[in-house]
Amino acid sequence: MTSTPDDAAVSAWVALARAYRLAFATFEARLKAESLPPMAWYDALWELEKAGEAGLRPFELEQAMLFEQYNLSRLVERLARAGLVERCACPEDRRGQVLSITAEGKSTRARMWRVYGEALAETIGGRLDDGELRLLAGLLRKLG
Amino acid sequence: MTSTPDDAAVSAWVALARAYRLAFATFEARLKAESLPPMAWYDALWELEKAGEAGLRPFELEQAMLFEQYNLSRLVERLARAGLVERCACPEDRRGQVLSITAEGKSTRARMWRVYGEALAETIGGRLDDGELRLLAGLLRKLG
DNA sequence: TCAAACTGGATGCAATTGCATCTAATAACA
DNA sequence: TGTTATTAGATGCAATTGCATCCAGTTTGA
Repeated sequence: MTSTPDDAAVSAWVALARAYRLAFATFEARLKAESLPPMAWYDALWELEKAGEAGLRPFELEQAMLFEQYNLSRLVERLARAGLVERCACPEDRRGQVLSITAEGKSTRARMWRVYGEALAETIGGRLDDGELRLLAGLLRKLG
Repeated sequence: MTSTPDDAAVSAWVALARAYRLAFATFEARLKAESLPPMAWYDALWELEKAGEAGLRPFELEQAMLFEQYNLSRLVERLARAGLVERCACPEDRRGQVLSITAEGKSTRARMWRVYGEALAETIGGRLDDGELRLLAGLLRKLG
């Protein structure tokens, strides 16, 4: 059973894609089952919550989330319409804005986390031990 | 720096999602740059090519690809319209059909692989050595 | 200091996805 | 055998995404 290094890369990619899609689909399904917003909302809210008072510029959020500009623009609009995020004119650059999470946004994120975090613990934490998880994370970060 | 097992699971998931999205976006971009169809087409064509003469039922392809039924139905329609896949009435079940890849489908898949495979070797194979790739694949398969 | 180039963000339109539901055929079972 | 439940696959409609392009403000540099 001699296999080229390339085979190893392909196998790793296939396993990566499968694991990601499976986990992602699970998380989305659990959130929907609880009538909660989708994962993308969570990611945006979490980045904004981490950013704190200072907030984030849309283009910063875009990079953090690996989102296309136009998709981020629309996501933010939905979040704002839902009252979870506030858009303020940016003092330093009149083209831009500063985004910050509202109190309602924080509470929605917290509610989502109860469901998402539990699913994550099951789907990921439940299948690998602590050492394996660290090893996995380390290897994956080399792909960034 | 004490961190709970949960933190390890979260970090692993974050790294997993990031690595997947980055690689996937790269592959899609490369294919598009060469005016080739998207990744989903590749996956479907490859599954059908592996299945050989016997072909696959749509629901089998659906499971293999982790696709929603309605999305698969439409993907197959596009592939058929593009002449890459053939749909034949299924002899054993008159509700169903059997899908098989055409000669043109095979050649399209091959052309895609030149681009996709190269990007994969760079993005994945180029960043981890053989042992790491095997280790990574093994860990990821435990998440399935 | 003014035009050209660039950056931040929005948007019209086409393609794709998600959801619910539908049709046709098979399986189950009273 | 005559329902009733399931399964395979398609589809109408609404929401989302991708693409191209636009507008407005900023930077560059002749």
